[in-house]
Amino acid sequence: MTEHKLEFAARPDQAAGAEILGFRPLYRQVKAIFVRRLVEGVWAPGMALPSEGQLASEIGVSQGTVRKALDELAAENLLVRRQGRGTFVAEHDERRILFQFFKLVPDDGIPRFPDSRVIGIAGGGADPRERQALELGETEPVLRIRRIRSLGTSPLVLETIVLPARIVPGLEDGPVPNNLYSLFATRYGITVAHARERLKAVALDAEQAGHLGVAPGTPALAIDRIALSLDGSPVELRTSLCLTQEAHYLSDLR
Amino acid sequence: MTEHKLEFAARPDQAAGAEILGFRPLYRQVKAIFVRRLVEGVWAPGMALPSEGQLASEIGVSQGTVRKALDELAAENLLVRRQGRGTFVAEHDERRILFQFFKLVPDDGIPRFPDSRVIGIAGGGADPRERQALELGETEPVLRIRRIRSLGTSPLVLETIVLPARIVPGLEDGPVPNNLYSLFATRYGITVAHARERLKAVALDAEQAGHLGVAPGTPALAIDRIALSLDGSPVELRTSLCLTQEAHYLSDLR
DNA sequence: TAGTGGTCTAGACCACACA
DNA sequence: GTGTGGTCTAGACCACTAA
Repeated sequence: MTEHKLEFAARPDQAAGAEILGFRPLYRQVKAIFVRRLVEGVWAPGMALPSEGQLASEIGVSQGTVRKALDELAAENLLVRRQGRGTFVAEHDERRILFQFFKLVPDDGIPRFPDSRVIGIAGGGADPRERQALELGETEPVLRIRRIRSLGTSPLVLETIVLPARIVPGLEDGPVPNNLYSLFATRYGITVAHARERLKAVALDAEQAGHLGVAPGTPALAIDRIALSLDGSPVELRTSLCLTQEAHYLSDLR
Repeated sequence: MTEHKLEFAARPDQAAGAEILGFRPLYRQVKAIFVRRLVEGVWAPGMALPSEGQLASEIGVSQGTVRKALDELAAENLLVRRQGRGTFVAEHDERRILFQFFKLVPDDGIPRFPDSRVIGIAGGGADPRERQALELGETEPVLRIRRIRSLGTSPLVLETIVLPARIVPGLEDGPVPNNLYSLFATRYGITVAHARERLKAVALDAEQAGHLGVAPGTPALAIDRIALSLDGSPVELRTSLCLTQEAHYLSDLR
């Protein structure tokens, strides 16, 4: 079991050692303990957590404090809570990926998970942009995957995925699954927690257009994604060129 | 003061009348009371709310229940809570708009609020797409505003805004402010609570390209936005054509 | 029926802002 | 100092799930 230490005792009136650090609520410290267990794989995807009461007495805080920590993790999609059943570590199943990470939907409005066909996979050196985005060392190699994704019959997305070779050893030796993030979790113990996407409109060059079966110069949506793991370190740089004649990128502003 | 009625008494063991309705937690009912006050303008933007204790005793629930309702509203950006000061109704000031509703940022990464220049404003009939998106009656008129927005010196966005004429009477008679949502709130009592955007990549036609000072056929990001008010009714249909040579659309996936 | 998360309450104390 | 929101606790009961 992961070792843990609280800056504060369970009861505020027994608090000590707060002079140097800024104030950090107890439930945040408890949350940090839980995050560490997720990072270290002590709690693996799909697993049921101990009940709130068990966690509370184990750590030595009240059930309400544990609850607040678990609620925040559930709000961040790292845990799933189900009344009457328990609290579970979130899985990168298709439904979750579709909802959380796949924003390109057909104009008919029904989200679907796209097929994919790998057209290239190779290791190599990183260019400066990749090195910066993935926080790589000076000569650290990367693995590049190129694939074409389609929602129906015709190609829709030309995808270039760049991964630090260090974190996905042996990936190039086997087939690349459609759902890459699920593989990260099961094979490499890496949880993709969130991602930042930058979108631009571009005109396809001849090579890109050829892969997608359209005329050169066709406008396409260029999506640069940086995916971050649980601990905030970059895991993937993915550039997608999307045809948007029959699909669109959906963004909810709240 | 808004009249309110709770389905359940304050204490669960005094509950009654739950047989027909599904279970609805007390704090959700309290939240609904608060939303009504926001919709009706009893609580206006910038106002300080009564303290948690005052609200609790007024409504007849515990402070914790009031807190949970207020927390949800704060999470939805409808209220702003500040420790030591109080709880306030959110305002559509530039900072909030910039953060919540303006996702186009310069490639240097520093968000700025764009200037805008109106190039056309006129009333008229709605086309079927507008009628459907804005949930308009058969012959209900709309107001169309067209403007050009720029972040630095050169034009960046060509914007077409369609509003139900009914909800913005007299808007065409005065100057159109840069920050439209702030005007909605102050002049018409309408709070834009969230929005849904659909993005596509398109090639600009000659007229569009002319306004933006680029060559026809230049790729641009087309953003269709539907803005929804507090009660979920559509308030605005906005189509933006954005040049993305020196800017990008930022989307955070969590 | 037992066990889980979800709701609600009551009370104490802490961090923060402001006069 | 006074008042506000924020944290933490303890205990009771409710809603849901599964055996």
